[in-house]
Amino acid sequence: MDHLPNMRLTTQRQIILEELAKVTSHPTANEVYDMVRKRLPRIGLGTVYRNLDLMADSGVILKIEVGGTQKRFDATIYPHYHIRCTACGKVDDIDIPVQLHINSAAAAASCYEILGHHIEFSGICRDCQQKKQSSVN
Amino acid sequence: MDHLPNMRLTTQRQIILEELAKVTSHPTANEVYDMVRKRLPRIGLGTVYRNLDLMADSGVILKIEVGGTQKRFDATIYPHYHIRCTACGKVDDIDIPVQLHINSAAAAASCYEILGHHIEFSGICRDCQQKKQSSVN
DNA sequence: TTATGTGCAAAACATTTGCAGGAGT
DNA sequence: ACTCCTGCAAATGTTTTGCACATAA
Repeated sequence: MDHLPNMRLTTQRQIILEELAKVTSHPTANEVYDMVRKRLPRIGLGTVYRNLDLMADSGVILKIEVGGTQKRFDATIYPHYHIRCTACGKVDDIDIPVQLHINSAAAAASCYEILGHHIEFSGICRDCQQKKQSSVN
Repeated sequence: MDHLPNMRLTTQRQIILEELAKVTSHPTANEVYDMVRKRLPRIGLGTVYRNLDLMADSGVILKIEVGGTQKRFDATIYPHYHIRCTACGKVDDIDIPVQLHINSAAAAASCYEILGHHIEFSGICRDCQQKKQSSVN
């Protein structure tokens, strides 16, 4: 999962990581691009993709593949789950104590060598609940 | 989740559903297209996409959004989880009795109105384990 | 008959890649 | 110097869409 060998410390890399660490949202590559571009106007989208993938491979950040069409990235790497608003597409962190037992349960129920799991909840976020509420009235 | 109003019973729809129900794999739209095309050579890929989406919206089939670049479809609609081989990309069903409690845990831990959840395990399938094994020897 | 659905091709997106020049070490 | 990295643009892969014709109801 991690091997940060000959990986140079470039300005682009630093700023991408800094900008990602600033937010608690789970931006898409394109959103990271927009954030970074304010400080590095000439950066290319390809560079953003390349570096996000590299950092995810090295375990420095998390690449989360949830519902929706785009991948999302997360500077928080301790184990946690996500919840996604089906109305606005927003992805939030969620801390719930499920964990652990379920990998061995999966190993018992399959012929797979289990590497990990990811839980994605879906629901309606508070903002969208309120919007629904007020549009009814 | 379901409203099958003026939804016509076309040959294309029937055959797409039949072919999807035949397999326990979780084919991508393109794989369904290939399967269906053997019986309906002139069907368009757009039709396959349109109908898979329609059927998923009506709750007749399941659209599963797991890791990887393509969406996958599943004619099995009772609640169950999936496991994905990180080596070959295959997605299998997996039946484990986690379920239920975790939605209320998520509701307690968030401001969301919880609609559901999906668990995706990742691992190495038996075939790929054996390939690894024999390439080492 | 008429609203819905289909085939086809083009468009829209998200992501990856080739390459010539640029920058860390 | 010598790689590795970047910006740019083009290519790729997946999904969606517009439109004229076809078809289930």
